[in-house]
Amino acid sequence: MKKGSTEPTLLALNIDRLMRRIHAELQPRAADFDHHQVGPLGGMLLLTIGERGSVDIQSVVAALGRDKSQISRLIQRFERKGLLTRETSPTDGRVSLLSLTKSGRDQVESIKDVLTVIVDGLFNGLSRDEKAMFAAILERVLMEDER
Amino acid sequence: MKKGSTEPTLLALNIDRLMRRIHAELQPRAADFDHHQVGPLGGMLLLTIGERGSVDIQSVVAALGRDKSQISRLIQRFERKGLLTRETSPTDGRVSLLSLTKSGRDQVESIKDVLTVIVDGLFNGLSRDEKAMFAAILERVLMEDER
DNA sequence: TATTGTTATACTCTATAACTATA
DNA sequence: TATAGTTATAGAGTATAACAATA
Repeated sequence: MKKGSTEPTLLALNIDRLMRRIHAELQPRAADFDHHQVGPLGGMLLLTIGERGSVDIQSVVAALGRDKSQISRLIQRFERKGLLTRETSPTDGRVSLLSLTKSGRDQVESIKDVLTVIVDGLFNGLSRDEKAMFAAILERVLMEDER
Repeated sequence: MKKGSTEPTLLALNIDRLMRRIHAELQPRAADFDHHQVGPLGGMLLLTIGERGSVDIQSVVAALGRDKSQISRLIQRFERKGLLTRETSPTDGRVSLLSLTKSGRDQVESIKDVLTVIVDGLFNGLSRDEKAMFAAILERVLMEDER
């Protein structure tokens, strides 16, 4: 396989470009699946909560890499929209635990369906092994950086 | 090597997370290198112009995957700041050709220095081959999608 | 004292559409 | 008629700091 340039600046630009490709394909289809006007970040927030069942806000904030104030406001908006509920943790009164409602889970499913088509399309030219390798390296970089 | 999950939704979330890690490390150091207050997108714009020498706006817009109106305004701001110049193409009066000034090139160098440290740090745990493979797959995905 | 989450604020980024000018 | 780039505008995303409540 031809080797790619590991020049760090180009690598950073290319990671951004890939993310933008995904957004650029999601955007025009928003009317079809974004029934609650959650937006791109909101979608990722719901996806992240859905992945984990019942989570505290701090974990979601860490997973998304955004500021807690930003996530806090999104959560309030989504609570008002009936996409999620929260309850105070029984063991720590400072902590709110989030769960998706039926409506929230439905929204997550619509997003996943569209995202699957888009991502599969983008990675179409890769073999199964190459996809697995790319995904594995990505996971390792993220995990190692967490420590 | 352990295989990564190729579940498309997780892949998309992870690509976003990686981009956010880079931004999160750049942000607090902005005062040290962002002397002209160009911001993250502005930095990528300058990097993209620097990569190519003399470019028309449309190429830059395509490379960054943003809307042309957004890039148009940034370019005007940077022209006023003396970071770049533009001249009308001799062969097509509609086209503006962009070039960095000395000040713009210096700004690009500062950004590259910081970005190199951050990206190298993130990919630290990978072997040279793994880095090259990751970069190559990324380039292929972006290229194949262009057609 | 430290941590969880909220509020306020200022700024940057994004999408859309309507526009001017050149081709 | 089509393309390159601009302007206007509304909305979404971001960082920071100061804050209240709980630990």
